[in-house]
Amino acid sequence: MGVTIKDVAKAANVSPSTVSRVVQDSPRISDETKKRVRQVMNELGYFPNAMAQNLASKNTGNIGIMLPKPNDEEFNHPFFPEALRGISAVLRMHDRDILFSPASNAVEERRALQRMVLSGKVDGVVLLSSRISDELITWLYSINFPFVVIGNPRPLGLERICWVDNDNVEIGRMITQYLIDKGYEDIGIITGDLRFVVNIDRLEGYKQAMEAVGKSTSRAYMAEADVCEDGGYNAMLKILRNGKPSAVVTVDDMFAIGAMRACRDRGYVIPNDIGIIGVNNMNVDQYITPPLTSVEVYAYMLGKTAVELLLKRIEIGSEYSDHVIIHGRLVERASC
Amino acid sequence: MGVTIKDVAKAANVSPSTVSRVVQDSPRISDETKKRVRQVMNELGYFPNAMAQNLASKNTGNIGIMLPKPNDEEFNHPFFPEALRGISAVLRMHDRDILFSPASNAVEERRALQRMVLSGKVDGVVLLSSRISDELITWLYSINFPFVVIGNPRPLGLERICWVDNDNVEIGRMITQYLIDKGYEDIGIITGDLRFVVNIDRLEGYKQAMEAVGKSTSRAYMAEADVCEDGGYNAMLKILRNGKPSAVVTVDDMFAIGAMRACRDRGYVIPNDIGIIGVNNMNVDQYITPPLTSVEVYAYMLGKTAVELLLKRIEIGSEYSDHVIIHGRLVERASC
DNA sequence: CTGTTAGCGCCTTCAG
DNA sequence: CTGAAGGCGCTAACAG
Repeated sequence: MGVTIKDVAKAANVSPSTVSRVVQDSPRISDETKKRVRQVMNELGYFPNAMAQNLASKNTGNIGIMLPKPNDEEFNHPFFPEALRGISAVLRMHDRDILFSPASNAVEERRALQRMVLSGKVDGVVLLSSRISDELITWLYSINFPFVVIGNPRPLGLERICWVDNDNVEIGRMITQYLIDKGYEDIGIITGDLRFVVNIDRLEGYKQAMEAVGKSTSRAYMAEADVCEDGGYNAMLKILRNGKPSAVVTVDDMFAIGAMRACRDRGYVIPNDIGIIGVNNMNVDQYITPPLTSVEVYAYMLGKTAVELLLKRIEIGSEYSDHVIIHGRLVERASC
Repeated sequence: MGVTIKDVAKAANVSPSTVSRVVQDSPRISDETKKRVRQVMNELGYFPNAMAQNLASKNTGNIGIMLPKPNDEEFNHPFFPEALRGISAVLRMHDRDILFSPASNAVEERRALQRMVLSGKVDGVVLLSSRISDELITWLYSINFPFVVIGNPRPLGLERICWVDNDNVEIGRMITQYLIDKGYEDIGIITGDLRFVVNIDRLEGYKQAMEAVGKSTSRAYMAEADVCEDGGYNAMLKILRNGKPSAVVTVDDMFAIGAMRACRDRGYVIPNDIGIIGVNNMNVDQYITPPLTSVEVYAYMLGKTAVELLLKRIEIGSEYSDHVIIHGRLVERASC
């Protein structure tokens, strides 16, 4: 069923090793024989067997990616396809494929990553999120396997790891400051799972901005939830049970959308009664009513930059490491 | 760096083949030695090398997937992540990984698929869209490689191919009929690239419904565009230049959203002046104003069912083929 | 139930 | 510039 290197060799009257060298475009083969061999390869419809190549040469041409909760609703967050686009754009230029292992919880996730790496299916890995003291990061680092994380690998050796992240503290500060500047007084916050660094950071930014102007950050106006519309809805209701903030910072547009619905259900008008601001600049933001003010985080760029670092790390080796910070940009609309 | 099957064999005082059999949990190995060998595997931290396994056994554990335009904005359509979730949910149960090859146009796409398949990186492929007389389908079919398509593989041997699809003619008919029943008179349509079967079918459904009640389907009220918000916007403007339909069928919610914006820009109120209906029941639909009436197509189910068929096809062989039709469900909201 | 013997298809020294 | 030989790590008959 498969035509092998031997068949080509025979048909071209050369040795298998010569064919192998032609495949790799080795400079030690004369252009003439290259041409001839290539000719034969086409005629026979030869395609090198990737598995054999990998077995012999020790690299797979695959980059593994770990999505958070690929089997969960959360996976539908537009951030991921957008980051994937960036990843895929650069991988395309390098003729590499993307491998990903379905998993539905932390345990499976760990097992999946382990299998990918230890069984030699990938040359490197990109992690699309980071938890605080992330187990996966720790492990990959400890075995010295090439990887890059989209997110901050804190508190692990920041200097020795490849990572790309938004300045999430800054983003948290920026959106809070924006509300303060607009004259909002009592500003609450809805944040995601605080085991994820991105949420920790944005919350921290919020606190910094509040403290800077001497505002208190009461727990009554603070809620934590899973990043989805319902999460935002329920979180907002919870806050409203404690009082009525004049504005609410949400660390994600999904939250914002849910929160807006909750406000509406309680009879509040946005932005008059309550101002809402989000992060991620989802496509939807412009179509909802009122259009949602948000922060562009450049997911495409994050993905693109991440693999660029990873590819370098793979090429250069473990002495290489670098990181890139991508700044968010506030997108003003009408929700606050 | 890697502990191999030989190391385990030596340490456990058995032959490599025994270890191999333990790995595969062969029934021909005594529970006792299995236990012992497993013990040793753990102690040594042994992990089978996937490439070597594949090379020897001829299967990779990978399923390839072909997304349309993974490097394009269109890739951000929520349909794909949702279908992917379904795919990944069942693959997870089978310990298989997903491989995907970045490509940004039809040529690269073909090359990518070819490489994937011919170089033996995958055991099967799922195509996430189908064009009329699809080149990829034709090719996969001709080499008898296991694959499944989400979409209708027309006009190729429907009976001998695995596929899963919505009844898109029915969906087209249903939404058009809905508008007719609501009393709309002049009904236009915005459709996507007519090389894709899904668009052909929905358009066909529209025509059928119109003809059934003796309505003409003037070309003036018909527009074709790329499936995205801007496409819908421009298509709507084009239609509006030819007159004012009382309602417009769009084959995708992205279109609908763009069309609504165009209407608003022209001073029309939805649904009073113009009714709009879409397909896909995107999450957004409920948050826009007015909420968009649409059709749930069950992307998750499409993905899930697709791989189920594919897995069977791989297991049973080329004599197996089957297809599943998944019916859409109208979701009434306020846009018409 | 377990071991032996050949490869799977390619890459990579080492010769020439 | 090209060929021969050995091996990557595992599986799969075939013996026993």
